Amino acid sequence: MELNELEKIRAEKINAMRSQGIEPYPTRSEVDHSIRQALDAFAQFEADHQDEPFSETFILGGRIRSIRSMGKLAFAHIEDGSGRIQIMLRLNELGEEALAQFKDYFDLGDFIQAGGTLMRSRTGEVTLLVSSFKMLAKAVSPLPAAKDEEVDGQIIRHATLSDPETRFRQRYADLAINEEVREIFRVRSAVVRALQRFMDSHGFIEVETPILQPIYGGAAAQPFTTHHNQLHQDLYLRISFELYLKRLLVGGLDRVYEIGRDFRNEGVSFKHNPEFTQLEFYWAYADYLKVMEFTEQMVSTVAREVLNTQKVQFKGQELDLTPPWKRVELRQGILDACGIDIDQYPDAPSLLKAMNAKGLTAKPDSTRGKLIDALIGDLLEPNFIQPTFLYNYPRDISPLAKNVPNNPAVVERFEGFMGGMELCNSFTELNDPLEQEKRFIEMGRAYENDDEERHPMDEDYLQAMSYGMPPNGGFGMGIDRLVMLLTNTTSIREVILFPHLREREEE
RNA sequence: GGGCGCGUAGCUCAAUGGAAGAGCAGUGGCCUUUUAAGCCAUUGGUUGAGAGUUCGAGCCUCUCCGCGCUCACCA
Repeated sequence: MELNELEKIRAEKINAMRSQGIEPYPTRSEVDHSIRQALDAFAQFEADHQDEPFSETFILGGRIRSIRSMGKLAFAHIEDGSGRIQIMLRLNELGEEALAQFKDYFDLGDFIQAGGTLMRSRTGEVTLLVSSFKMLAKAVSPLPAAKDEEVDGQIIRHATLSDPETRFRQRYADLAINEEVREIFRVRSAVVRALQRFMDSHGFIEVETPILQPIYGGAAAQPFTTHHNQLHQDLYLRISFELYLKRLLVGGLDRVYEIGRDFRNEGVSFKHNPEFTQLEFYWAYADYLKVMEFTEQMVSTVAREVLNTQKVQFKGQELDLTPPWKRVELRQGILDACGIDIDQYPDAPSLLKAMNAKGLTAKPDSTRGKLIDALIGDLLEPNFIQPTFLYNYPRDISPLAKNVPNNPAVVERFEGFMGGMELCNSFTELNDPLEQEKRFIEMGRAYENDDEERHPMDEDYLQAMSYGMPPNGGFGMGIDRLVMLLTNTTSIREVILFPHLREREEE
């Protein structure tokens, strides 16, 4: 470990401490209360016994976040996972040697244990009057923290650590410094718990299906590939859970869900990370209309339980998650947005011509479904700010979904949008094995010359369906995006603890 | 992958092609109720890496690395 100048100074302090018989990394601590507990106890005492001194003693532990040191007195703030408190070290209580030790050896970022009683300082802040303290863990590297600056009488507040590269590469430092970042991940954890509670309370069981898969499927995405050495077998990291979860319906598990990681070998953006967390569920005897209602209940319930409100701020706008959400039929939505009635253009060339006439462009050789998908992405998605369900999708981009009755070109599928982002995707699942096989073959033919879009046929999935699959509604939702919406963050990297970054080149 | 922008002290940022700076952090002093503590002094730089143009490059040119935005991609 190469030490810079600041680190060398701290390393020397470690040596100095050891030479005085002080262990900078002791094995045990005697911390007996969290900071929150101490603050609560003091507040309770004050409410009951006004103006009496509080004699109970507390031993608190935490990271030193600020130091204000005077000649015979020093203040500091320490912070643990529960909160922050000011401590006061005074010559009267500690004696010269101990106070000098604090001043000589303790820096910002060190973990300290401090014991004493609680009081209010002259300015009224609840303060631990320290009678004893010890180092719990010396920080060698200073946290990359900055303070604010005063220029021409104007206070300029710098973010403590704002460089995104440093924040994400050294997330531990980002978390240690920025309380609001810790809060995002508390919310994230609470969101996952609330989703599980919601699913459990509706009779679903949580299951785990393979991440390493011999055949990938259930979505249109490029997979990561890997290899099992002993078995001489190529494997893929899953791009969705769908095909395995529906096998479970065949097996008699009527309501299943999984929360876990998907891996897609594709572009990275503010809303795409190569690995991301998804909730998928499959619900026997339900269809996409039931799932639609279930979805708005689920998301609004989660928001209420986690944030105590169903109205969230996102990118300067208020999103109202209260059911029912707006419903837009896909054909009508596109007609309203650009005047094109997709039903009048049954094939790709005619639709493309109509789009070109409106000044809309698309990749050449797109299928009809791809063109419609492009229309959704360009014209509809950015404008779906309030929660909106878009429903009834073209069949050729939805090979696993069931037709709308008496309409072979359209399937029972919806996507949920809000804040201008796609949040979830759902359909009445196709459960006719012969039809499913036809669709796979169609897909294979449509993308015969397109390696990126061609997907392998999953014979075992067809075998499962052949035993009989109950009619069901399926659902998938990006948890990362949901957390973005609930925490008002604009990049998926903000809600993933260790987002993917390019590997740093060694010199 | 394409386009645009950025990379200077531990952190946040300055610096017409002409002597690399500030605030905070650090270090040494003074200071027993501070909280963005204060006052005095002071250390700290391969300006992302490499090459080129120039009498002279943080600044101009090229290559590379990384980050951001954006486009493409993403049933």
